[in-house]
Amino acid sequence: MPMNLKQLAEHLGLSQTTVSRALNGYAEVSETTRLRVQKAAEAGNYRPNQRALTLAKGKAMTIGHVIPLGAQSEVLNPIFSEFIAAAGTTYSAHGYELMLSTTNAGGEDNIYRSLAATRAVDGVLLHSPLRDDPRIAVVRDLGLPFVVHGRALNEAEENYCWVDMDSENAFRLATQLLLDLGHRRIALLNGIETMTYAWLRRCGYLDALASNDVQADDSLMTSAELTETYGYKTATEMLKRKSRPTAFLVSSYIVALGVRRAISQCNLVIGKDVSVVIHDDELSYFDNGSTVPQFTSTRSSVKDAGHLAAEALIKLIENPDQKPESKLVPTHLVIGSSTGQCRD
Amino acid sequence: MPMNLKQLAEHLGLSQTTVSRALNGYAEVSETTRLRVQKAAEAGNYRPNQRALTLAKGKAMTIGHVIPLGAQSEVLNPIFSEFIAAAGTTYSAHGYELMLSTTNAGGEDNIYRSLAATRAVDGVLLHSPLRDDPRIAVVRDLGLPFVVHGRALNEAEENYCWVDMDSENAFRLATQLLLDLGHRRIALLNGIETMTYAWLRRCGYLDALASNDVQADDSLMTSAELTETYGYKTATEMLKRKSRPTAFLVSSYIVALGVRRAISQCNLVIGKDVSVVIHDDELSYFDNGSTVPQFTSTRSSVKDAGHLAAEALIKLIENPDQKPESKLVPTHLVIGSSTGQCRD
DNA sequence: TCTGTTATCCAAAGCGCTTTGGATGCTACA
DNA sequence: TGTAGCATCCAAAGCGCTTTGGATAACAGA
Repeated sequence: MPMNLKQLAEHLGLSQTTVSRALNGYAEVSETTRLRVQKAAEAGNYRPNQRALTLAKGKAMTIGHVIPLGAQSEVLNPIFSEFIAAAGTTYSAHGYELMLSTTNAGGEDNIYRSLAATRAVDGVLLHSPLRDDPRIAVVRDLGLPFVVHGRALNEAEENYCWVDMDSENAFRLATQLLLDLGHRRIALLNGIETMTYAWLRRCGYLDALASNDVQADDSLMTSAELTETYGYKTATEMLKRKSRPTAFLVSSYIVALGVRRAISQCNLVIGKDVSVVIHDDELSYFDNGSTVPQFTSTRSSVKDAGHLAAEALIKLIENPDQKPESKLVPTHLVIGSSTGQCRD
Repeated sequence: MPMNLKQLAEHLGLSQTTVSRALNGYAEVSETTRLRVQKAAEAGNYRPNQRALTLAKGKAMTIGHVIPLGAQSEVLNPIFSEFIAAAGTTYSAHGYELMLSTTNAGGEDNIYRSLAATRAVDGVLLHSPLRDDPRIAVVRDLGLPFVVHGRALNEAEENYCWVDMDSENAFRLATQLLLDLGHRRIALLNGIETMTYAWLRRCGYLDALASNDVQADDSLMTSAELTETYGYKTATEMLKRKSRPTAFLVSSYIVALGVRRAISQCNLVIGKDVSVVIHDDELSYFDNGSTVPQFTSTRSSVKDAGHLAAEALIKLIENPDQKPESKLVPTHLVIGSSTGQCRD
């Protein structure tokens, strides 16, 4: 039962107009009145009703995130929470709220349609784009401002706003590093390659191999959901081969933990007998170490991406006809203790 | 530019009242009219404006989740995303939206106050309660319906609504299992013990030791943020001792990965030389294996908790004077390959 | 023929805010 | 004295919906 504008106005013996203007910093109010109003508002703990305010202003002051469950993958992307936390912080700094929707496989279109029709949000942020992603066309047709975290390859990059890390170059550099250390049989443990980021990583990997005249070996490239078990099983199998890989390029920290388990179970030493390079999203609960990283890695902060994407979306919302300000976040290679000269 | 009720009504040559009633299933409308209205609504892709609707109804149809960042801990709790995804699914099944707010250390009170004053939400869900948690008193005083995921020990359990797993019994059983296997030096790698769940786990552990006349050893009990590094460092140090622990009771899967690294680095075999029991939140991206679990564990599904908590909160919102329907979710012990008879 | 029901529909108020388009009183200037 | 200009304030409309309290017509019963 917080008080409303009408009550506050009556209490002050003023009109709603004047009270509203006083609180919103308009000039048509004398400074003495403004002060009196502000005092009373504070004392009465008055805050404008969100829904009335947004109705009157015609803006929801809310941004939507839709997470598909059990769709492409049963696994809830572990970077969601970190990304969303960062984006959310930026939203509230600008007065926006964050609305989270979940949906089943394929239900995304309906959610976006519903968000647009009910005017529940001013814009949306798209997660985990596929190489061939239908969502972008959907939200564009709905006239809903949007930013993509990542890229889709079925749309021209300049035609929509995205924030992505440079996956391709990251894995090109990582592969080059391993090649420079003398490695030739380099395994790639990738994410699911219908997703753009995984596809681009593979491209970077293949590109580096090609530039160095190293033949790519299909039996060294796998792709699956990023779990510890995936890393363990895959690495175990590969290490049993006659000509086993001397290095692993791994798409996430958690998968690398499985790879490391496999390596030590084979009585091999990581960083000596076998090298490992990972991609490190710098998730707060996956601590790769800061001074001496466990794993040599290509680093890119998901948190930073979250902030950037949120900023971009807000700009787009508040300035609809501006050009999309996409951002390719650079990734940098950080040398840890998991890589070394090839001993083969 | 979706159409609104007025336009739809004009288009149909009906009043807004009739159209509204037709769409909302009231009896005062002839079936023929209702059908005509529904057809037109569908064709025109009409959906009531969320903000106008909630303003008129006096209900936000929204539930708030507040996640504190960099407060007690820098680490974003990895179970958030899974819990929120589950809760969100339940919300939308009941027509509610999920609003996510982030805040800095200590800013939570203000967020709750603001949510209540602006009538932005109909209720809130509290995460990660501390043993001595001030938030419950805050939201109760605000008159905001709420459910806690977990419990606080400074409030009588029957005085508020919570959904929690039985941490104490889980760790009591796990400890008993290890004791039954002959282990006496059982290390506890716990979470931060200002949080209730961690505290209760410790209680269960101590209780089992006491019941079996085993002296608790302070040097075997640690508590920290749940990272792989924490597990590795702690276990490494403990395994170097003259009388090293023969078993580890570990609060999370990710920490256990670090423990396992330490064990294998000492050339010990997990499940033979050293036993490990973990708590398994059944997070989708931490795959402990279903047929043959890697780790013996106390299991409790965070997803289930999310659904239950959401159901409870909605009931509370829609039926304000009902008694809180708290739920203690049982945890069960699942034997994996990480435990065995003590060999000392 | 008149009244009471029932089935349909509608005008208008209300939700709590912003914003448009004045109204009022005072000072200043000719 | 008359009027232009300025500083303050307010009544009322509007945002898009629900809901209250009738209105109207058709029909049946007396």
